[in-house]
Amino acid sequence: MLYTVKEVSAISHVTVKALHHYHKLGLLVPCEISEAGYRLYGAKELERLQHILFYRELEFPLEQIKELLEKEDDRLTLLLRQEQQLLQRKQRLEGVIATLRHSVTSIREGKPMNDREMFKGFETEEAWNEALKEQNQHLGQTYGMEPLQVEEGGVPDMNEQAAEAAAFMKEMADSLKAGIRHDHGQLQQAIRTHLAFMNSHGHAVSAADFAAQTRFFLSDDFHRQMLEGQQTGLAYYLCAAAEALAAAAE
Amino acid sequence: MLYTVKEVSAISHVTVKALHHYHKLGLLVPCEISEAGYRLYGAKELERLQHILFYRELEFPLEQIKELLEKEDDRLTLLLRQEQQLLQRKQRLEGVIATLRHSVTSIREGKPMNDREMFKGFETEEAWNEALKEQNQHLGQTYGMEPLQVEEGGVPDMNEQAAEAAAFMKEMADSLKAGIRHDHGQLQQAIRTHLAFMNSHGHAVSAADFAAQTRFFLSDDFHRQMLEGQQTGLAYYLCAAAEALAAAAE
DNA sequence: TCTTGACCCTCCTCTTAGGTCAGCCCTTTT
DNA sequence: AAAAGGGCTGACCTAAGAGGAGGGTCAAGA
Repeated sequence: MLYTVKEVSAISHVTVKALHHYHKLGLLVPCEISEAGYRLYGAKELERLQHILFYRELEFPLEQIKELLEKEDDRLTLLLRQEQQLLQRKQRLEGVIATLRHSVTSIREGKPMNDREMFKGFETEEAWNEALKEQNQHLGQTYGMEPLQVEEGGVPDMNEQAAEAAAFMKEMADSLKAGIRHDHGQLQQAIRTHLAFMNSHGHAVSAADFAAQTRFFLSDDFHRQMLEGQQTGLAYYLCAAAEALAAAAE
Repeated sequence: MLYTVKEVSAISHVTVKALHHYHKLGLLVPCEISEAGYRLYGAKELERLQHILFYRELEFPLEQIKELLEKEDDRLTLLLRQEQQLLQRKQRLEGVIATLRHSVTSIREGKPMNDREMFKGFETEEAWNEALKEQNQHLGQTYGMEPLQVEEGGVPDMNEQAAEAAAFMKEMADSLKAGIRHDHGQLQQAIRTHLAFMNSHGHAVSAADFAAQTRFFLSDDFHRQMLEGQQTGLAYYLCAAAEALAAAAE
């Protein structure tokens, strides 16, 4: 008994288009093509389709399903890897849902949802490590003796600065982890951008000032530990980079 | 202070490409375009970008983010809806992960993973109910009213199906004797597994189809007596259970 | 002033897993 | 013989950008 696309579709609840698609990908090839060009599937193909659907349900990409069906050696490996990925996604989803709930209650209570709340949700996520969280609170002190005092611009401006500082630090940490030289142009540019931002927010910080500040961080336990807590070596990397910039700017 | 795309990218960790994209969508429009056509963003745009990123992290599609930022009336509605969607996705993910685990242990123990196991994972999912409904009504007529009859497919296949059907019926009979409610989750799951098995063997049976079939059994002497011969009340119990499933699936 | 390198622009194609026509061919039924 | 209901290919569409080609712009050093 051979089945046409429509029939296979009805049996398996896969659309005709999907069958075409699987054929084109070589994932499910009809056992026979009629004279008129019709796709005809047999029992073996139906069985294969069931397996495809099984893996599809596990959210495997079609290309990987092909591999899974072809060579069953890696099957276990792939399954385990997939499990890890799905677990990560689940973790992430849970974090996002928590944030969402928070936002909902905030709105319900009439709070307009300010930026600090907005970014609370990111703490659990990869983009904003826990390390960043504390830093966000202390970064104001990090930059100058009293930059947290908002002279003008108001609260939103302050939050913007905290966000920028956090983002900057993350970039530095990432560069460090990526093995980028402390005097690499890209990194130097990042610092310049950061300084420009600071300057645009009422904090006059020259390259030399910044270098002095980072040297201070090395000797100050609180600041150093904060930076090192985020990424081992970050305090030193930052200082080297700042000094390189100051030397170049000088 | 105005920022170029690169600078905004560095501050916000959004790629330049994404900024282009947001511009094209009208989601984030630069406050100024330089003479040379450069995009220039101000503080207000940076702030808006933060909000965009917030919602993006919540997995809102960009189009909806636009609405969210434009009119804050529906904000709560949209947040709640989004929460529901994410919760569903989480549920689904959990089911899939469980299935995955099951497959992994099956393979570890050397079992070749048979179809029944394969489809256990699908029981909880909506995919297995919704789409089937209408199409199968039609199919019941098209492919005969009695999918239990093996038209062809070979003897081993037939034996397997007969074995599965017998096992299923025994489980139903046992449940009946054990006093398990017809709408108990465990029982419903057993039926779903059975249907999944049927489907994997070329017999399209939706929950509604199955319910119709069991009703038919009640009126057909041959079938009813067969069931009642196995266990008194089984035909009725089966019908009640099937109808409960169909109602739930609907 | 010229060149170099880092930016910037637009436009094009590519990705997943198919969905949705449009236009034409095949099979079955009336 | 014609109508209905398949089937086929092929082109274009989706979300959220990534990657690259080809070309313009800006600042710095020689």
